[in-house]
Amino acid sequence: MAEDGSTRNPARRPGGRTARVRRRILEAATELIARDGIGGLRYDQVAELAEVNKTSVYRNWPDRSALVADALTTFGADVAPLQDSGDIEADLVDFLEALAAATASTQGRALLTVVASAREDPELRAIVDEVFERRLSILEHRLKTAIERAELPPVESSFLAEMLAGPVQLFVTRGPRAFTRADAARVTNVVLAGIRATHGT
Amino acid sequence: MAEDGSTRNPARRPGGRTARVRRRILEAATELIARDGIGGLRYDQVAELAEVNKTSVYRNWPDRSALVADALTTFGADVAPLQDSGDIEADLVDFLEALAAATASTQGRALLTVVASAREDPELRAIVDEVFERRLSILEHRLKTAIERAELPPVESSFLAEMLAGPVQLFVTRGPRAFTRADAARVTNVVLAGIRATHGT
DNA sequence: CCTAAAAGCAACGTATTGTTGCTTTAGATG
DNA sequence: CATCTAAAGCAACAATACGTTGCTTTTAGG
Repeated sequence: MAEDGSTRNPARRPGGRTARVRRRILEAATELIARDGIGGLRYDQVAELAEVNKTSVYRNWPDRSALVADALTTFGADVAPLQDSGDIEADLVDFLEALAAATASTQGRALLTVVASAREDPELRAIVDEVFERRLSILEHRLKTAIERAELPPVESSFLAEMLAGPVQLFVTRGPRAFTRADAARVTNVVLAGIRATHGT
Repeated sequence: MAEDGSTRNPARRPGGRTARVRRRILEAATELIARDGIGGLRYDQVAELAEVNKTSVYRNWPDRSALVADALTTFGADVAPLQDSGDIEADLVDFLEALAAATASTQGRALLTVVASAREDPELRAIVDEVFERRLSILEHRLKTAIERAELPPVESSFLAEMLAGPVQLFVTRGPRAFTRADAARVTNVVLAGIRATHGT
Protein backbone atom coordinates (compact mmCIF):
# COMPACT_ATOMS: atom_id res chain seq x y z
CA MET A 1 0.00 0.00 0.00
CA ALA A 2 2.62 2.58 -1.05
CA GLU A 3 1.34 6.11 -0.70
CA ASP A 4 0.94 7.78 -4.04
CA GLY A 5 3.05 10.73 -5.04
CA SER A 6 0.70 13.44 -3.84
CA THR A 7 0.82 12.60 -0.17
CA ARG A 8 1.53 16.22 0.60
CA ASN A 9 -2.14 16.27 1.61
CA PRO A 10 -2.45 19.89 0.62
CA ALA A 11 -5.85 20.45 2.10
CA ARG A 12 -8.40 17.77 2.61
CA ARG A 13 -11.32 19.73 3.82
CA PRO A 14 -14.43 18.09 5.11
CA GLY A 15 -15.30 21.33 6.83
CA GLY A 16 -18.15 23.74 6.35
CA ARG A 17 -19.79 23.54 2.97
CA THR A 18 -18.82 20.02 2.05
CA ALA A 19 -20.16 18.72 5.31
CA ARG A 20 -23.36 20.66 4.81
CA VAL A 21 -23.86 19.30 1.32
CA ARG A 22 -23.13 15.73 2.34
CA ARG A 23 -25.54 16.03 5.21
CA ARG A 24 -28.37 17.41 3.13
CA ILE A 25 -27.87 14.74 0.52
CA LEU A 26 -28.02 11.99 3.10
CA GLU A 27 -31.11 13.51 4.67
CA ALA A 28 -32.81 13.73 1.32
CA ALA A 29 -31.81 10.19 0.42
CA THR A 30 -33.14 8.88 3.72
CA GLU A 31 -36.44 10.57 3.16
CA LEU A 32 -36.78 9.26 -0.36
CA ILE A 33 -35.85 5.75 0.67
CA ALA A 34 -38.48 5.94 3.39
CA ARG A 35 -41.01 6.92 0.80
CA ASP A 36 -40.12 4.91 -2.29
CA GLY A 37 -37.81 2.18 -1.09
CA ILE A 38 -34.47 1.44 -2.61
CA GLY A 39 -35.71 0.59 -6.05
CA GLY A 40 -37.40 3.94 -6.37
CA LEU A 41 -34.44 6.01 -5.30
CA ARG A 42 -33.52 8.52 -8.02
CA TYR A 43 -30.32 10.53 -7.83
CA ASP A 44 -32.10 13.35 -9.56
CA GLN A 45 -34.75 13.56 -6.89
CA VAL A 46 -32.20 13.32 -4.14
CA ALA A 47 -30.39 16.32 -5.58
CA GLU A 48 -33.57 18.31 -5.95
CA LEU A 49 -34.81 17.60 -2.45
CA ALA A 50 -31.39 18.36 -1.02
CA GLU A 51 -31.28 21.57 -3.04
CA VAL A 52 -27.94 20.53 -4.38
CA ASN A 53 -26.65 19.94 -7.85
CA LYS A 54 -26.99 16.36 -8.96
CA THR A 55 -23.32 16.29 -9.85
CA SER A 56 -22.53 16.49 -6.17
CA VAL A 57 -24.55 13.40 -5.51
CA TYR A 58 -23.02 11.42 -8.34
CA ARG A 59 -19.48 12.44 -7.49
CA ASN A 60 -19.77 11.72 -3.80
CA TRP A 61 -21.52 8.40 -4.18
CA PRO A 62 -20.65 6.82 -7.51
CA ASP A 63 -22.57 3.73 -6.52
CA ARG A 64 -26.04 3.46 -5.10
CA SER A 65 -25.46 0.91 -2.41
CA ALA A 66 -22.88 3.13 -0.76
CA LEU A 67 -25.37 5.98 -0.71
CA VAL A 68 -28.06 3.78 0.75
CA ALA A 69 -25.68 2.41 3.33
CA ASP A 70 -24.60 5.87 4.40
CA ALA A 71 -28.16 7.14 4.51
CA LEU A 72 -29.23 4.27 6.69
CA THR A 73 -26.36 4.50 9.15
CA THR A 74 -25.18 8.08 9.37
CA PHE A 75 -27.87 9.50 11.61
CA GLY A 76 -27.78 6.28 13.51
CA ALA A 77 -27.94 7.35 17.09
CA ASP A 78 -31.16 5.36 16.96
CA VAL A 79 -32.20 4.02 20.36
CA ALA A 80 -30.28 5.17 23.40
CA PRO A 81 -28.76 2.63 25.80
CA LEU A 82 -31.29 1.41 28.31
CA GLN A 83 -30.92 2.97 31.74
CA ASP A 84 -30.78 0.84 34.85
CA SER A 85 -32.98 2.48 37.46
CA GLY A 86 -33.38 -0.78 39.34
CA ASP A 87 -36.97 -1.05 38.18
CA ILE A 88 -37.09 -3.20 35.07
CA GLU A 89 -40.63 -2.25 34.22
CA ALA A 90 -40.01 1.47 34.25
CA ASP A 91 -36.85 1.01 32.21
CA LEU A 92 -38.64 -1.05 29.62
CA VAL A 93 -41.33 1.58 29.26
CA ASP A 94 -38.61 4.11 28.56
CA PHE A 95 -37.05 1.81 26.06
CA LEU A 96 -40.26 1.12 24.19
CA GLU A 97 -40.97 4.81 23.99
CA ALA A 98 -37.53 5.43 22.52
CA LEU A 99 -37.95 2.50 20.19
CA ALA A 100 -41.25 3.87 18.93
CA ALA A 101 -39.64 7.23 18.27
CA ALA A 102 -36.75 5.62 16.42
CA THR A 103 -39.10 3.51 14.35
CA ALA A 104 -41.26 6.49 13.45
CA SER A 105 -38.27 8.61 12.47
CA THR A 106 -37.41 9.09 8.84
CA GLN A 107 -34.45 6.85 9.21
CA GLY A 108 -36.43 4.19 10.98
CA ARG A 109 -39.02 4.17 8.26
CA ALA A 110 -36.33 3.99 5.62
CA LEU A 111 -34.91 1.00 7.40
CA LEU A 112 -38.22 -0.81 7.41
CA THR A 113 -38.75 -0.12 3.73
CA VAL A 114 -35.46 -1.75 3.05
CA VAL A 115 -35.95 -4.86 5.15
CA ALA A 116 -37.76 -6.69 2.37
CA SER A 117 -35.16 -5.92 -0.30
CA ALA A 118 -32.42 -6.82 2.15
CA ARG A 119 -33.54 -10.41 1.94
CA GLU A 120 -31.55 -10.91 -1.22
CA ASP A 121 -28.85 -8.28 -1.03
CA PRO A 122 -26.17 -9.43 1.43
CA GLU A 123 -24.55 -6.02 1.67
CA LEU A 124 -27.84 -4.42 2.58
CA ARG A 125 -28.78 -7.22 4.86
CA ALA A 126 -25.64 -6.65 6.88
CA ILE A 127 -26.59 -3.03 7.47
CA VAL A 128 -30.14 -3.79 8.50
CA ASP A 129 -29.04 -6.63 10.72
CA GLU A 130 -26.57 -4.41 12.46
CA VAL A 131 -29.18 -1.88 13.51
CA PHE A 132 -31.58 -4.51 14.75
CA GLU A 133 -28.79 -6.36 16.51
CA ARG A 134 -27.80 -3.24 18.30
CA ARG A 135 -31.33 -2.60 19.51
CA LEU A 136 -31.61 -6.18 20.64
CA SER A 137 -28.33 -6.19 22.50
CA ILE A 138 -29.27 -3.03 24.36
CA LEU A 139 -32.38 -4.78 25.53
CA GLU A 140 -30.67 -8.08 26.25
CA HIS A 141 -28.09 -6.49 28.45
CA ARG A 142 -30.64 -4.88 30.69
CA LEU A 143 -32.78 -8.00 30.81
CA LYS A 144 -29.87 -10.07 31.96
CA THR A 145 -29.36 -7.98 35.07
CA ALA A 146 -33.10 -8.05 35.78
CA ILE A 147 -33.07 -11.81 35.62
CA GLU A 148 -30.04 -11.98 37.91
CA ARG A 149 -31.91 -9.90 40.44
CA ALA A 150 -34.91 -12.20 40.04
CA GLU A 151 -37.06 -9.32 38.88
CA LEU A 152 -37.88 -11.59 35.98
CA PRO A 153 -37.94 -15.34 35.55
CA PRO A 154 -35.19 -16.67 33.29
CA VAL A 155 -36.39 -16.27 29.74
CA GLU A 156 -34.88 -16.26 26.30
CA SER A 157 -34.19 -12.59 25.75
CA SER A 158 -34.71 -12.66 22.00
CA PHE A 159 -38.21 -13.98 22.59
CA LEU A 160 -38.95 -11.25 25.07
CA ALA A 161 -37.55 -8.70 22.67
CA GLU A 162 -39.96 -9.85 19.97
CA MET A 163 -42.90 -9.76 22.33
CA LEU A 164 -42.11 -6.18 23.28
CA ALA A 165 -40.87 -4.72 20.03
CA GLY A 166 -43.38 -6.46 17.76
CA PRO A 167 -46.45 -4.62 18.98
CA VAL A 168 -44.58 -1.33 19.03
CA GLN A 169 -43.45 -1.71 15.47
CA LEU A 170 -46.87 -2.77 14.27
CA PHE A 171 -48.50 0.12 16.03
CA VAL A 172 -46.07 2.68 14.70
CA THR A 173 -46.19 1.53 11.11
CA ARG A 174 -49.92 0.93 10.95
CA GLY A 175 -51.57 2.73 13.84
CA PRO A 176 -53.68 5.79 13.16
CA ARG A 177 -52.28 7.86 16.01
CA ALA A 178 -48.91 8.35 17.67
CA PHE A 179 -47.54 5.80 20.10
CA THR A 180 -47.73 7.27 23.59
CA ARG A 181 -46.06 6.51 26.86
CA ALA A 182 -49.32 5.00 28.07
CA ASP A 183 -49.18 2.60 25.15
CA ALA A 184 -45.64 1.66 26.08
CA ALA A 185 -46.74 1.00 29.65
CA ARG A 186 -49.67 -1.11 28.56
CA VAL A 187 -47.55 -3.32 26.33
CA THR A 188 -44.89 -3.70 28.98
CA ASN A 189 -47.43 -4.60 31.66
CA VAL A 190 -49.06 -7.32 29.65
CA VAL A 191 -45.84 -8.88 28.46
CA LEU A 192 -44.16 -8.92 31.86
CA ALA A 193 -47.27 -10.24 33.56
CA GLY A 194 -47.57 -12.91 30.87
CA ILE A 195 -43.94 -13.92 31.19
CA ARG A 196 -44.17 -14.17 34.95
CA ALA A 197 -47.39 -16.15 34.82
CA THR A 198 -46.14 -18.63 32.24
CA HIS A 199 -42.54 -19.02 33.35
CA GLY A 200 -43.10 -19.43 37.09
CA THR A 201 -43.02 -16.63 39.66
CA MET B 1 -74.16 4.87 -17.10
CA ALA B 2 -75.52 4.26 -20.60
CA GLU B 3 -74.03 1.20 -22.23
CA ASP B 4 -71.88 2.13 -25.17
CA GLY B 5 -72.82 1.15 -28.69
CA SER B 6 -70.87 -2.08 -28.91
CA THR B 7 -72.83 -3.99 -26.32
CA ARG B 8 -73.22 -6.82 -28.79
CA ASN B 9 -70.40 -8.43 -26.80
CA PRO B 10 -69.17 -10.37 -29.80
CA ALA B 11 -66.75 -12.48 -27.92
CA ARG B 12 -65.15 -11.33 -24.73
CA ARG B 13 -62.87 -14.17 -23.86
CA PRO B 14 -61.16 -14.30 -20.56
CA GLY B 15 -60.68 -18.00 -21.06
CA GLY B 16 -57.56 -20.10 -21.50
CA ARG B 17 -54.58 -18.13 -22.66
CA THR B 18 -55.65 -14.69 -21.55
CA ALA B 19 -56.30 -15.94 -18.05
CA ARG B 20 -52.94 -17.67 -18.01
CA VAL B 21 -51.13 -14.55 -19.13
CA ARG B 22 -52.92 -12.30 -16.65
CA ARG B 23 -52.17 -14.69 -13.86
CA ARG B 24 -48.47 -14.93 -14.63
CA ILE B 25 -48.18 -11.19 -14.91
CA LEU B 26 -49.80 -10.67 -11.55
CA GLU B 27 -47.61 -13.33 -9.96
CA ALA B 28 -44.52 -11.74 -11.39
CA ALA B 29 -45.61 -8.27 -10.32
CA THR B 30 -46.29 -9.48 -6.80
CA GLU B 31 -42.87 -11.01 -6.56
CA LEU B 32 -41.15 -7.90 -7.85
CA ILE B 33 -43.09 -5.65 -5.53
CA ALA B 34 -42.09 -7.89 -2.65
CA ARG B 35 -38.49 -7.49 -3.66
CA ASP B 36 -38.19 -3.90 -4.84
CA GLY B 37 -41.25 -2.12 -3.55
CA ILE B 38 -43.51 -0.07 -5.69
CA GLY B 39 -40.99 2.50 -6.76
CA GLY B 40 -38.75 -0.18 -8.17
CA LEU B 41 -41.41 -1.93 -10.18
CA ARG B 42 -40.44 -2.06 -13.87
CA TYR B 43 -42.90 -3.24 -16.50
CA ASP B 44 -39.99 -4.63 -18.40
CA GLN B 45 -38.96 -6.87 -15.56
CA VAL B 46 -42.50 -7.95 -14.90
CA ALA B 47 -42.79 -9.10 -18.49
CA GLU B 48 -39.50 -10.93 -18.39
CA LEU B 49 -40.25 -12.73 -15.14
CA ALA B 50 -43.73 -13.63 -16.36
CA GLU B 51 -42.23 -14.87 -19.62
CA VAL B 52 -44.65 -12.70 -21.47
CA ASN B 53 -44.21 -9.89 -23.92
CA LYS B 54 -44.07 -6.51 -22.28
CA THR B 55 -46.80 -5.27 -24.59
CA SER B 56 -49.21 -7.56 -22.80
CA VAL B 57 -48.39 -5.91 -19.52
CA TYR B 58 -48.73 -2.39 -20.85
CA ARG B 59 -51.97 -3.11 -22.66
CA ASN B 60 -53.65 -4.87 -19.76
CA TRP B 61 -52.60 -2.35 -17.13
CA PRO B 62 -52.07 1.04 -18.71
CA ASP B 63 -51.49 2.49 -15.28
CA ARG B 64 -49.23 1.28 -12.55
CA SER B 65 -51.49 1.69 -9.59
CA ALA B 66 -54.08 -0.60 -11.12
CA LEU B 67 -51.42 -3.24 -11.61
CA VAL B 68 -50.21 -2.86 -8.06
CA ALA B 69 -53.74 -3.00 -6.72
CA ASP B 70 -54.52 -6.16 -8.65
CA ALA B 71 -51.26 -7.80 -7.65
CA LEU B 72 -51.92 -7.06 -4.00
CA THR B 73 -55.48 -8.26 -3.95
CA THR B 74 -55.94 -10.98 -6.55
CA PHE B 75 -54.44 -13.90 -4.69
CA GLY B 76 -56.03 -12.52 -1.57
CA ALA B 77 -57.37 -15.57 0.15
CA ASP B 78 -54.97 -14.40 2.84
CA VAL B 79 -55.92 -15.57 6.33
CA ALA B 80 -58.82 -17.99 6.72
CA PRO B 81 -61.71 -17.18 9.06
CA LEU B 82 -60.98 -18.15 12.61
CA GLN B 83 -62.64 -21.36 13.73
CA ASP B 84 -64.60 -21.52 16.93
CA SER B 85 -63.68 -24.76 18.67
CA GLY B 86 -64.81 -23.42 22.03
CA ASP B 87 -61.19 -23.11 23.17
CA ILE B 88 -60.01 -19.58 22.47
CA GLU B 89 -56.37 -20.40 23.05
CA ALA B 90 -56.28 -23.24 20.54
CA ASP B 91 -58.12 -21.12 18.01
CA LEU B 92 -55.69 -18.26 18.42
CA VAL B 93 -52.75 -20.55 17.90
CA ASP B 94 -54.31 -21.65 14.63
CA PHE B 95 -54.89 -18.07 13.66
CA LEU B 96 -51.34 -16.98 14.39
CA GLU B 97 -49.99 -19.87 12.40
CA ALA B 98 -52.14 -18.88 9.44
CA LEU B 99 -51.18 -15.26 9.90
CA ALA B 100 -47.49 -16.15 9.85
CA ALA B 101 -47.97 -18.10 6.64
CA ALA B 102 -49.86 -15.24 5.04
CA THR B 103 -47.20 -12.75 6.09
CA ALA B 104 -44.41 -14.91 4.77
CA SER B 105 -46.11 -15.46 1.43
CA THR B 106 -45.00 -13.49 -1.58
CA GLN B 107 -48.15 -11.46 -1.44
CA GLY B 108 -47.78 -10.79 2.26
CA ARG B 109 -44.25 -9.57 1.76
CA ALA B 110 -45.34 -7.37 -1.11
CA LEU B 111 -47.96 -5.88 1.14
CA LEU B 112 -45.45 -5.02 3.83
CA THR B 113 -43.11 -3.43 1.33
CA VAL B 114 -45.92 -1.20 0.27
CA VAL B 115 -47.05 -0.11 3.71
CA ALA B 116 -44.46 2.64 3.88
CA SER B 117 -45.29 4.12 0.48
CA ALA B 118 -48.99 3.81 1.26
CA ARG B 119 -48.56 6.53 3.84
CA GLU B 120 -48.85 9.19 1.14
CA ASP B 121 -50.81 7.49 -1.57
CA PRO B 122 -54.50 7.36 -0.61
CA GLU B 123 -55.41 4.84 -3.28
CA LEU B 124 -52.71 2.48 -2.10
CA ARG B 125 -53.50 3.10 1.50
CA ALA B 126 -57.06 1.98 0.94
CA ILE B 127 -55.88 -1.35 -0.40
CA VAL B 128 -53.46 -1.98 2.42
CA ASP B 129 -55.97 -0.92 5.01
CA GLU B 130 -58.54 -3.27 3.62
CA VAL B 131 -56.35 -6.34 4.03
CA PHE B 132 -55.34 -5.41 7.55
CA GLU B 133 -58.90 -4.56 8.45
CA ARG B 134 -60.07 -7.91 7.26
CA ARG B 135 -57.49 -9.73 9.34
CA LEU B 136 -58.41 -7.65 12.34
CA SER B 137 -62.12 -8.21 11.98
CA ILE B 138 -61.64 -11.97 11.74
CA LEU B 139 -59.82 -11.79 15.04
CA GLU B 140 -62.25 -9.39 16.64
CA HIS B 141 -65.23 -11.52 15.88
CA ARG B 142 -63.78 -14.56 17.59
CA LEU B 143 -62.54 -12.54 20.56
CA LYS B 144 -65.97 -11.13 21.15
CA THR B 145 -67.51 -14.53 21.67
CA ALA B 146 -64.63 -15.54 23.94
CA ILE B 147 -65.25 -12.49 26.08
CA GLU B 148 -68.97 -13.22 26.22
CA ARG B 149 -68.16 -16.70 27.51
CA ALA B 150 -65.79 -15.14 30.05
CA GLU B 151 -62.88 -17.07 28.59
CA LEU B 152 -61.20 -13.69 28.45
CA PRO B 153 -61.61 -10.49 30.43
CA PRO B 154 -63.14 -7.65 28.44
CA VAL B 155 -60.34 -6.05 26.48
CA GLU B 156 -60.01 -3.73 23.54
CA SER B 157 -59.69 -6.14 20.66
CA SER B 158 -57.47 -3.93 18.55
CA PHE B 159 -54.97 -3.86 21.39
CA LEU B 160 -55.03 -7.60 21.70
CA ALA B 161 -54.63 -7.91 17.97
CA GLU B 162 -51.48 -5.81 18.09
CA MET B 163 -50.06 -7.80 20.95
CA LEU B 164 -50.58 -11.03 19.06
CA ALA B 165 -49.83 -10.02 15.51
CA GLY B 166 -46.88 -7.74 16.28
CA PRO B 167 -44.51 -10.43 17.44
CA VAL B 168 -45.57 -12.71 14.62
CA GLN B 169 -44.91 -10.09 12.03
CA LEU B 170 -41.57 -9.14 13.50
CA PHE B 171 -40.51 -12.74 13.69
CA VAL B 172 -41.53 -13.54 10.15
CA THR B 173 -39.90 -10.52 8.59
CA ARG B 174 -36.71 -10.59 10.61
CA GLY B 175 -36.37 -13.99 12.19
CA PRO B 176 -33.69 -16.35 10.94
CA ARG B 177 -35.90 -19.42 10.87
CA ALA B 178 -39.51 -20.22 10.04
CA PHE B 179 -42.29 -19.44 12.45
CA THR B 180 -43.53 -22.73 13.91
CA ARG B 181 -46.67 -23.80 15.67
CA ALA B 182 -44.70 -23.90 18.90
CA ASP B 183 -43.85 -20.23 18.39
CA ALA B 184 -47.50 -19.47 17.86
CA ALA B 185 -48.39 -21.27 21.06
CA ARG B 186 -45.71 -19.47 23.03
CA VAL B 187 -46.85 -16.05 21.91
CA THR B 188 -50.49 -16.86 22.57
CA ASN B 189 -49.72 -18.21 26.04
CA VAL B 190 -47.84 -15.17 27.14
CA VAL B 191 -50.32 -12.66 25.78
CA LEU B 192 -53.39 -14.39 27.18
CA ALA B 193 -51.75 -14.89 30.56
CA GLY B 194 -50.68 -11.27 30.55
CA ILE B 195 -54.13 -10.04 29.63
CA ARG B 196 -55.77 -12.13 32.32
CA ALA B 197 -53.29 -11.05 34.95
CA THR B 198 -53.56 -7.35 34.20
CA HIS B 199 -57.26 -7.11 33.38
CA GLY B 200 -58.67 -9.04 36.34
CA THR B 201 -59.66 -12.73 36.39
C1' DC C 1 -63.30 -24.46 -39.34
C1' DC C 2 -64.09 -19.56 -39.21
C1' DT C 3 -63.69 -15.13 -36.71
C1' DA C 4 -61.71 -11.83 -34.12
C1' DA C 5 -59.73 -10.95 -29.32
C1' DA C 6 -55.76 -10.95 -27.45
C1' DA C 7 -50.68 -12.14 -27.41
C1' DG C 8 -46.25 -11.60 -29.65
C1' DC C 9 -42.83 -9.01 -32.20
C1' DA C 10 -40.03 -5.20 -33.64
C1' DA C 11 -39.13 -0.71 -34.32
C1' DC C 12 -39.65 3.73 -32.66
C1' DG C 13 -39.68 8.53 -29.95
C1' DT C 14 -38.90 10.36 -25.60
C1' DA C 15 -37.58 11.01 -20.95
C1' DT C 16 -34.56 9.85 -17.64
C1' DT C 17 -30.24 8.55 -15.99
C1' DG C 18 -25.63 9.06 -15.41
C1' DT C 19 -21.09 11.61 -17.31
C1' DT C 20 -17.78 15.13 -18.35
C1' DG C 21 -15.25 19.68 -18.92
C1' DC C 22 -15.30 23.96 -17.31
C1' DT C 23 -16.49 27.85 -14.05
C1' DT C 24 -17.46 29.53 -9.56
C1' DT C 25 -17.48 29.35 -4.58
C1' DA C 26 -15.53 29.23 -0.15
C1' DG C 27 -12.56 26.56 3.56
C1' DA C 28 -7.92 26.33 4.91
C1' DT C 29 -3.24 28.02 5.44
C1' DG C 30 0.12 31.36 6.24
C1' DC D 1 -6.60 39.34 4.65
C1' DA D 2 -4.60 37.18 0.52
C1' DT D 3 -3.95 33.13 -1.76
C1' DC D 4 -4.66 28.46 -3.14
C1' DT D 5 -7.31 24.66 -4.37
C1' DA D 6 -10.88 21.12 -3.01
C1' DA D 7 -15.19 20.72 -3.86
C1' DA D 8 -19.79 22.56 -5.50
C1' DG D 9 -22.35 24.34 -9.34
C1' DC D 10 -23.55 24.55 -14.17
C1' DA D 11 -24.62 23.08 -18.79
C1' DA D 12 -24.36 20.22 -22.47
C1' DC D 13 -23.88 15.60 -23.63
C1' DA D 14 -24.28 10.21 -24.43
C1' DA D 15 -26.34 6.07 -23.07
C1' DT D 16 -29.94 3.72 -21.69
C1' DA D 17 -34.34 2.47 -20.18
C1' DC D 18 -39.20 3.48 -20.55
C1' DG D 19 -43.40 3.34 -22.57
C1' DT D 20 -45.90 3.35 -27.38
C1' DT D 21 -47.54 1.90 -31.78
C1' DG D 22 -48.56 -0.80 -36.16
C1' DC D 23 -48.46 -5.09 -37.74
C1' DT D 24 -48.34 -10.32 -37.56
C1' DT D 25 -49.37 -14.56 -35.33
C1' DT D 26 -51.78 -17.38 -32.21
C1' DT D 27 -55.86 -19.42 -30.20
C1' DA D 28 -60.42 -19.38 -27.61
C1' DG D 29 -65.28 -19.36 -28.73
C1' DG D 30 -68.93 -20.14 -31.59
